[in-house]
Amino acid sequence: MNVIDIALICKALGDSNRLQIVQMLSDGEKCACKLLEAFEITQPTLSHHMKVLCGCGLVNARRDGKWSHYSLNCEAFYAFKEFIGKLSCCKHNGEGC
Amino acid sequence: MNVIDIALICKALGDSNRLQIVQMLSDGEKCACKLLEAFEITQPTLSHHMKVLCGCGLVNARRDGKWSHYSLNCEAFYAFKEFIGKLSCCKHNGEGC
DNA sequence: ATAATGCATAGATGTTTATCTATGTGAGGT
DNA sequence: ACCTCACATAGATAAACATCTATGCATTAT
Repeated sequence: MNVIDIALICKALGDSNRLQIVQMLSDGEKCACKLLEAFEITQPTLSHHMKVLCGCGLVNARRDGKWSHYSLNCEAFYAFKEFIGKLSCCKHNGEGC
Repeated sequence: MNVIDIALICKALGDSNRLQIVQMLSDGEKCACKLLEAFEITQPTLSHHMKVLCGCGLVNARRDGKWSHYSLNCEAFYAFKEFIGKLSCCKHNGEGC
């Protein structure tokens, strides 16, 4: 997972709707219809956002009959967390900041 | 720091140039001229990127004579890290994923 | 078979963004 | 005073983006 992949994930999270979707998925798999209820957007707009989230690898889609279920992709999610976690703002001054 | 603020930070990090700038700043304060050397972009473009990074609060600017020095803003940076850290992908299945 | 439901795709539109060239500004050096 | 250097700002442009309406396409229910 290189810098460009991580940047793609960040870009996907750079929309407050999508960030909140990820927050909801952090609580477990959700149906598209359930997600739609939580936002003041149309169904095609949600569909677009989910495509962006899946496109960067952060979210998995699972089709079950008429329903689409979305969940976080653990592998991508932890790679992202690890990248962010490795960054620091304190290396240059020893004090606790 | 609410969801919209975090989304702004994510959006700022959603460009691979800016993400790499933050990576460099993670190693300590850097002069604009030093950053410019590391990328194949013009000086105004770098200036724009720094404005975006400062605009979301993630980066501090310090003017010293002719030179501009940039560093990570610890407070914003840790708020961001904490937000991301609180997200999980495993709450729904007990197994280690 | 037909209708309804859940979602994706297509196409349109206005806004934002990344990048450039050209120019302004302020600080230091001669 | 004048020039140079480091950087910011202005303006232009092409690409990307968020959102909508309209429509298509499965799957389920009647």
